[in-house]
Amino acid sequence: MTTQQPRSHERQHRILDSALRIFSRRGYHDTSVDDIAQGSRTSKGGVYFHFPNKESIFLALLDRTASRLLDRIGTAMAAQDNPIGRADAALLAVLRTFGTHRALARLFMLEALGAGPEFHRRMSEVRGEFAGIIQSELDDAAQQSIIRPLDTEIAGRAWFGALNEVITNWVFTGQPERLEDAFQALRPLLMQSVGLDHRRPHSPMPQP
Amino acid sequence: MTTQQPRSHERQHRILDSALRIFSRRGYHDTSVDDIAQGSRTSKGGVYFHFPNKESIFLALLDRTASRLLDRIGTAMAAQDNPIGRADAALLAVLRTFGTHRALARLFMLEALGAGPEFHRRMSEVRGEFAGIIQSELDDAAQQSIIRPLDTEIAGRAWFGALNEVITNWVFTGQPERLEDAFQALRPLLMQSVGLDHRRPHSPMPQP
Amino acid sequence: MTTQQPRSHERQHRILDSALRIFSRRGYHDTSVDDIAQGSRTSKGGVYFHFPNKESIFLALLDRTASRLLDRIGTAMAAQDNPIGRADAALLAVLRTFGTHRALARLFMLEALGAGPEFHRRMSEVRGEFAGIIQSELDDAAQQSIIRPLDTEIAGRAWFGALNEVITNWVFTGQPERLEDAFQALRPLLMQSVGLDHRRPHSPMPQP
Amino acid sequence: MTTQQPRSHERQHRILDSALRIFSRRGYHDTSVDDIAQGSRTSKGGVYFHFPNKESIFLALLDRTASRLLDRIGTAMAAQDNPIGRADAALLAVLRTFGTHRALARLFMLEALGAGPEFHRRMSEVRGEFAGIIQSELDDAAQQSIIRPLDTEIAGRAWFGALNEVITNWVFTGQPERLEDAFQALRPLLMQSVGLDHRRPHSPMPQP
DNA sequence: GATGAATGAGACTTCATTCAT
DNA sequence: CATGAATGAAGTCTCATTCAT
Repeated sequence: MTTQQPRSHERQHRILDSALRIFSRRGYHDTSVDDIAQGSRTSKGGVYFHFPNKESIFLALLDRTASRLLDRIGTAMAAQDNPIGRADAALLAVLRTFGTHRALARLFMLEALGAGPEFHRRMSEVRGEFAGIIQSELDDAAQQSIIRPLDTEIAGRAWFGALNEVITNWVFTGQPERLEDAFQALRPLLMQSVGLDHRRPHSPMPQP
Repeated sequence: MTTQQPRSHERQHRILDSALRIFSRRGYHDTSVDDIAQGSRTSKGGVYFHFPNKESIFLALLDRTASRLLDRIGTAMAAQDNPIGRADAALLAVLRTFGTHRALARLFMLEALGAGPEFHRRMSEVRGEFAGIIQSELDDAAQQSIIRPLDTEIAGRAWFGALNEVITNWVFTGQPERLEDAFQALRPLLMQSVGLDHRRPHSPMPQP
Repeated sequence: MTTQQPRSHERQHRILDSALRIFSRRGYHDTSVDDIAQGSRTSKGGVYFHFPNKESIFLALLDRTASRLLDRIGTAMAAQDNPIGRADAALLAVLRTFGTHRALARLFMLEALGAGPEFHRRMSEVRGEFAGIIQSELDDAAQQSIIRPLDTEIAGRAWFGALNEVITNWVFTGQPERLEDAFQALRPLLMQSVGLDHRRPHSPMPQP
Repeated sequence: MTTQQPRSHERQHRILDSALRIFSRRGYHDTSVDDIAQGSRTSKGGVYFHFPNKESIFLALLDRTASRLLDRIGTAMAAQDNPIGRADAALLAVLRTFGTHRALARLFMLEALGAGPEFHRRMSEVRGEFAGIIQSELDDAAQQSIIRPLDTEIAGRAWFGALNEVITNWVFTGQPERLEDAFQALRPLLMQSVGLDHRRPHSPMPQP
């Protein structure tokens, strides 16, 4: 009894790991359930025992990744004591996570959009959630008069979009070598965009 | 012979129009060649007479759209006499074009990614091209001392990314009603991000 | 144009013929669409071009058979000038048709019931139709005072059921050698059941 | 050990009851072993401990039902002192049994045929057995000169067929409300079919 | 040139059966 | 004895592509 739970979970994890690997390499449609099964040392039926269909595997993967990412972001933000520092930390957390997990980045940035209309709603939510985190911190910053009032919704989306593009480009081209390096150039732009002088630390830089 | 060229072209256009309509509505994989044929009052065989395969239809669509977009951008930029004005005009041209052709936006922002890895390379190029336009203007602006020196490659990508996200969100949610309205909020952010005071016209900074 | 219609129809017929052969031999569920395709010198896709799914093939077969049978019954009945003669002729027509087409009999008597709940409704209709024909003639006979009044609905079903069982048994066992022979024994029973003296021809025996 | 026998039997019964319920509702092929297992508060493995395979469950059900039915028929017949009365009692017993167990009727009349060719042999036997019972009584009746000599095999089948059709129709349509009511109309037909006046009790005919 | 019937590889999914725990 | 995870064969159906007419 106690041994079967871990067993079952382990198999599920193996399937998801295999799915991540293959989905991110070949895309949603060019990946067959058979491929996933073989990649997780299971049979097709085994996969279908744990997941009702192919779509649910992809969604599970998306959810798993999103929640892990949100966890990391949360942790990174918790170590900061001001809104700008927190927004800053969030960006860096995303960059670092994807920077060390390119397959994850590929899944999120490319394949999740391409997986077809049924995934669009979900991805729209996810994107909104991330943009919302930044928006929320910018709202706080404005309220505390750290920055001037502005349309924080657009700002949140713009920040997220800028980050997104940098990551996507890295996924495509592999440039820059270390994704995190892009932060050095991107950070001042974002700070200035909301009227902050990036040379004077309004917030301590997050220590790596 | 001379009469058939236009005929043939007209047929091609009908096919591409039909393809755009259906691809953007249902995505690449959920669109069958039969659907496209029926939508263009032709037969499957007719489609295959004009295009060697399904993939090439999608690529032709992408190319046609990209070049039209670049044309508009070029025209809009030509009317400006300074780099920042040109970059500005480019952004607005993109927003306006997609704002009046949501299907096109959807195709570019979402479905082009979903069409599979073989399209990723092409999309990477397209994205780079757009980001490159902005980068180029920012380079000019820096050279003319309108803005302080900065990493214009990242800046170009960041601007493009911000724009991209705003458009994508509009495709997903339909917000804001008029896509162009987003520009009012986005523009100051982008300007400030490169150190420009968005309230004053963009002329060379007074040298200290 | 004129040649394609026959072509298409011919292929459809080949598919139905193949389907009849295999369905009646192996039953609905043990017959795969691939089997039918091979049996009609076509490909699986070819079958699916003409029929939307497996079920529709079976239904088409049922309909084709039912209407042919009804045609023969109609013709046989038309040659008679009194209700009992017509009922008589109907029974014989059924017996003769199935007697020379055992596969058809098998399909109707066994497989159509076994093909699953979705076919039950249809078969219920078909059975009702046949029983109804007899009922209708018995009604006429009663009205013309050829027979005494009785519950013709039950009588119709009883006649049909008796016939049905004789045929089904023949399908199972091959007894009697010539199915039509069973009519010699069955006929007096049915006639007497509605109060007719079978030895005095109330109606001319249908001539073969 | 001695306690497990009843246990084991109880489990078997639960499985068969569950199987009857689901088979009769959804048909043989649309019922999965998992369904049966869940319906009998067991696991799939539990079912396979008691039955070697799905087919055997169905056969066991058929056998159980057939023998119960034959028991009832036997009991009903034993209370009669003449062949016609016995045949009469047999018919009524069948009608009553199925009339109060529609699931059983459905299983026997419809699903048993749909279970595939392998069940046809068995069903052929069962049908023959029932028809044989009637035939046997008719033989006796003829021997005792209660009825005139006739082809009792066909007569047996005809009676069985008529009964069968009435039941099947009831299974399909639910008409008549009380299956037993059909007997009032059917009985005279069957009696007259073998030359009996259904209004007078069945005693040996006066010899001329 | 156009048509649409035909092909056939391959996708997803189901489920009877087995077997380690 | 019971459980339920795992297997894998088989089935239905789709669709890009070809080609005879």
